Amino acid sequence: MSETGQARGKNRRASILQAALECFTEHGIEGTTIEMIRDKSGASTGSLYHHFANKEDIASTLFLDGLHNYSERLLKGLAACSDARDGIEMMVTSYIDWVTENPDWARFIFSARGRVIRGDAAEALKENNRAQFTALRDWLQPHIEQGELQPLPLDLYHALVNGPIQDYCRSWLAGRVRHSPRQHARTFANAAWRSVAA
Amino acid sequence: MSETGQARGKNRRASILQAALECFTEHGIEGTTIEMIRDKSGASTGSLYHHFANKEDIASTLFLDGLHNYSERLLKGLAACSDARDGIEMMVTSYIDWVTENPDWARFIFSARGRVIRGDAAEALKENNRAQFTALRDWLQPHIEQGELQPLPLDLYHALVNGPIQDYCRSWLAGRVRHSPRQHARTFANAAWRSVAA
DNA sequence: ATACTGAATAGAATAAAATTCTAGAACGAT
DNA sequence: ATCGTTCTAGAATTTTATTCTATTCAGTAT
Repeated sequence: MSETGQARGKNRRASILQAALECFTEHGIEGTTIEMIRDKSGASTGSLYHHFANKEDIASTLFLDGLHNYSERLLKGLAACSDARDGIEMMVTSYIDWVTENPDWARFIFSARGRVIRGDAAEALKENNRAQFTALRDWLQPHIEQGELQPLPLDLYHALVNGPIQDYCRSWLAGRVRHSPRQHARTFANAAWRSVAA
Repeated sequence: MSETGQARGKNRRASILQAALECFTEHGIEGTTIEMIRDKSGASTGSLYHHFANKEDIASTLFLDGLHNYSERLLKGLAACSDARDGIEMMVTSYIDWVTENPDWARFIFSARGRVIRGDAAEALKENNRAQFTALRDWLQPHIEQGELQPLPLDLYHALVNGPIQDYCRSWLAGRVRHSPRQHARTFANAAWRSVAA
């Protein structure tokens, strides 16, 4: 997993992010020192601080990149669903897909949100939330008006649809449950639908 | 909110925990320094390190105390419910009650889990999880056999019942949604029941 | 090819924070 | 009153994050 030490420029930056994620996965954010990232990435202290303002900057970059990566998949998938039930179930399955394909990244995102909320990237995070909220609303609205979905406050939709699978994935990533969320995809998709269907 | 500075012994210990929670709430765990806790609690460095091994120890004490406090309420409430639907709904409402009565504590617990999992208190946390899992299983089993609840793997019950309200509370504590979870108690209780009812 | 420019790197120096250590003060039991 | 223990104080040390200065590198115009 370690690095060659001969990266430069863009590569260097990417290798720092990669090394940081590995360190965070292994030791947690708290437990990761700049020195560890420095050594694993093969960068020098100076190079590291040239590419990133500080440790928090590394963490929030990783966090926001992950969020965007997931958002993109979700919104793309959603746009392809005109049927209400398909859309709701797709929210669940695209979540499962992303998490199982990027377990370390997902674990990191779960643990870093609190930090990012306070840090300098807070505004960027809010912006991402706003965008996702808007897209979600635009998709849901017609189905609610059509009477296919319950007329609930929009804030509740995320909780009802994603809450369960999110909780399960969290447990899975922490090693508290054995089975991959994939194995329960149908169960969660059905439950989500039952929770919000009119 | 600050302290007198004349606490001693047990009181000192309690005032350190109290001060730490206030600091964590205001600045996050990361952003809180030992000095801040020292000053707000009125303790000296030595006194602080006499009562706790280190910052992590303070955090995990606060974390486990909170968990026990909540567990106690949940298990007591559950024991009082013989009806399946009452029990499931009680899981949701006792969660809402605890979070709305202890918002700072709850916010802290959300943000600290990742840390505690790695730290020295990891075993104590697992033990708490085991105990809660067992109690939950003992309560659910008869109702499942009775055919009142779906025969799902037990791991899914927590996700399906508590996932949504947990997600909503997280958002509420982070200031992302306006309405108190209390206002949606019925909605969440109903959704929980629909998700697991046979 | 040569010299110039800004990005990138290196590692030492500094600052900030956490933790340890040593000496005493307060307390309770005898 | 004295002894042992718990608790407190604050200075000293260690660890970690960050800044600073000098140097190298890659591309580009001459």
